[in-house]
Amino acid sequence: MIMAYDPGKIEPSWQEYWRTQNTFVAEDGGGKPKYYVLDMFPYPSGNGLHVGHPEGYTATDIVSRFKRMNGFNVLHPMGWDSFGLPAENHAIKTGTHPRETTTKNIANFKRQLMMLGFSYDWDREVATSDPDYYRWTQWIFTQLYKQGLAYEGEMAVNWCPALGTVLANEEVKDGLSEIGGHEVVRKPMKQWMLKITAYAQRLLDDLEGLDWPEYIKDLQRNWIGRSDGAEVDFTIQGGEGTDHEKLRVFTTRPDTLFGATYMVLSPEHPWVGGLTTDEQRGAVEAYLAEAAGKSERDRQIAKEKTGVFCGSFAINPATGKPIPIWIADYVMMGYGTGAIMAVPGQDERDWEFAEKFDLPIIRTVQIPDGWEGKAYTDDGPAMNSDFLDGMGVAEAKAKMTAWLVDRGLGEHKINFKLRDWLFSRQRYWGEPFPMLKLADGTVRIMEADELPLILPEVEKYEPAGTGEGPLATISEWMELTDPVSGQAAVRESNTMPQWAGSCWYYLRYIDPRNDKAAWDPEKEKYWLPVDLYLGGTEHAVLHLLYARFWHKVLFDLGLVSTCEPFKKLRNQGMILGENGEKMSKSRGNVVNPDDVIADHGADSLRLFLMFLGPLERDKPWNAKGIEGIRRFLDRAWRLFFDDETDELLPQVKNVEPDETALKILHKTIDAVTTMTEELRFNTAISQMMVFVNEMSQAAVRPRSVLEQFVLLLAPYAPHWSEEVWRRLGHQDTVAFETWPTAEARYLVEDMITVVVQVNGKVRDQIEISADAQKDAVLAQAVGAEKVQQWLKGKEIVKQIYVPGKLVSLVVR
RNA sequence: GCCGGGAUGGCGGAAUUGGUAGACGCAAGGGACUUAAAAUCCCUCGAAGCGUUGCUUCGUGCCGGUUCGAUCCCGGCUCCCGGCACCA
Repeated sequence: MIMAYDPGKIEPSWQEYWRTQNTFVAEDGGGKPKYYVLDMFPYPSGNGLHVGHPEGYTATDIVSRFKRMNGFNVLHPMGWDSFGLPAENHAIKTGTHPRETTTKNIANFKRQLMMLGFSYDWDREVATSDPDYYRWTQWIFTQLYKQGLAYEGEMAVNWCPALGTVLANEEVKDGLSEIGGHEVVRKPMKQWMLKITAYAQRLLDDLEGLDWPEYIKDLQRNWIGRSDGAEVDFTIQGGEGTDHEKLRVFTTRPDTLFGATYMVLSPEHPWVGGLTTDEQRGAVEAYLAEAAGKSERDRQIAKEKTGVFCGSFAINPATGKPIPIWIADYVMMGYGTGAIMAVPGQDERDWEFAEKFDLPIIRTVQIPDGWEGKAYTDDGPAMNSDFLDGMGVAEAKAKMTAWLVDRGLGEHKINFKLRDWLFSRQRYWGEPFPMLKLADGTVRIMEADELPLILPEVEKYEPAGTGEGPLATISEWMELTDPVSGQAAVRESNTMPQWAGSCWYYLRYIDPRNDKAAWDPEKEKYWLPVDLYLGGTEHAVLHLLYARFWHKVLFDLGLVSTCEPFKKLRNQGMILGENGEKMSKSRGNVVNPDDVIADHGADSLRLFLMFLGPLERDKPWNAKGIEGIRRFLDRAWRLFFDDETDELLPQVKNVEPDETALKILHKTIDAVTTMTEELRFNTAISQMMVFVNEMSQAAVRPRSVLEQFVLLLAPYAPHWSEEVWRRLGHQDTVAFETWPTAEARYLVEDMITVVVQVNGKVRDQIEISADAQKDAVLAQAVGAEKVQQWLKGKEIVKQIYVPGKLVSLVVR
């Protein structure tokens, strides 16, 4: 009978061991330094895991195990982002309560994660849809409310008729809903908003100190979109005494004011009616009707600029000349003041509009020689601009801003693209808002001891259709008498978006069973910040910006001790299908981890996912490739054990290791240590393969050397390592063994191969002793037989020696 | 259009304070063992050429530059991926 490495047998038993021994339960405190390793928790979908999930989870698991072996107290939790649309859509279709679906899916996800041997502290598991959890989500909302950071506003929102809900700007892509790709229209509705804009500058500034990928920081910077400029007042001709005397615009180019030849109002601008003259009223109304009928998508794909003259004029404060006021939908109400001064000479959009409607164009920045474009937006000396002439853009901006401020015509102004966060959804499966709208028109926010406000049972999960969610249909829940004020009251029928629960789950993990507070401040001080946070790029702006915002609010309230939650962030790439395309059911290229584990075991899957390529890159799956990894584990096993007898091989001996064995061992320790620290798991595994290849050749395998290797492999293939460790006679888990140290003296070679180049081409190699001096090496290089052939009849004009690397001879 | 990132054998990928390009794995080919196959082990494996145990030339998307020497630095392109997109 063949007794070879059998993951199907050893893996479940070690998982059982870790579970019953509470191996990975984290202590809150103690003498060791702490290390908090966090995965972006999953939405437990009905499809279960696909191989993409374990990629990131394996990476963090390796780090967690590596840190434990390096003496850290590691917090490595897992939980569920369990509110959300798919379970609700399933409920609409089948009538199954989302709670039921979610519970079932969580069980399946957890089973699959368990099978991968991750070292999570499952005692800290949380689910955002659990009342014990969302109680505190609601509580944090009340804190935001009390800070004036939550408000109800009537505003144009992204209404998605197909989904029956409004969406945040972040959830709309190309005018379509990110989920499902449905049409989205702008519609004014009363909605709860969170004032994330109040934190725009800090969200921008604090990116600086974070160890995050630069491109993620850039995405956030662009999203926040700070721009420096000025607000300028334009006097309306004939506006004296009315409520629209001065029209205020925002511009980033105050230096071009002399070139402002017309103005544009957004169609939604409140002054449109007041500024429209009787002659123009018909045309304007027709235009407004047309603009209102456009969906977001229409508006974005429209190639030609449209607009209409409103009949009124404003005075350009720099030139004193009247300029016409137009209405056009290329100006957005949501940014700046919803009105602009148009400077066609220096703005491509304005140029296009001016050309189409035959409006004057004045260049106020000199164009460079040979300029063939239209609007010129780059730097250059000012012209046609009176006191600004000759100045560069930066100087002219400053000068003009000062000039405006002096005369009371405007002021310096910073604008952000970031908008307030639309925080309500017309959905059932989310956190109810902890508030009562009282008969006297006031709002009473619920206190901590009244929470959680439990999500009521409902008969139908469909949105009410009126723009209200399903909760609106349960009058016995909606309507009540407020026990505090005694007034009649109604609840809020909206629920919070899925992002709410994920905004603070990393905080709940540090104290998950606390029923007196969301977390204990002492524990928070101990565990935070998160030392390593790993997840997909898709959350670069949404989740990561929202969570940073909440964290800063909590910081200002003294509830957390750091101003940023996630010190170091890394993104894992996607695992693509074998055909190089994104994995999806419809493409039929989905790989199920259950199958892979059944064939080759979790350790092979873990190793292979890491071996595929750099963590952050997208990589295609390869069914043959995992067989190669399996072979590696088989061979590593056979370094120790006889497949026939299951006994330790006679080659494995308790002997003093020789120089060769020590060299390969320490080289491997050195490489695996640094590469694991740098999350370069693919190359760490390569080095372990090299070790196994070399040791397989060795007639004698010193036991001490092999044992060190088992430790190196332990974070990567934990079941394999536990089993081998135990069979080598150790009683304890390998999880807390001390990580091996590379000894420098085994990393240096006595004899070094040095390359000899002649005129930049490699011509020979010479062996030198490690301590050979420059002159000796050069002499040996010049004397080498093959080199001599290339030196024949030539004169050496330059000799370069890179110590230990190469000799370069330049000849003529 | 703007902002990122990327391009290396048949494939996934190694190698950067500028120093032997192709580690490691997959695939492929050959051999050993076997009645046979699987498994295992050994060998070959960027391209072309030649006087073929070896040597030469070319070769890291394209074109140039710096350098004794460039996958790496600089300038100019092409293509692919991601993000943003009338944000004044």
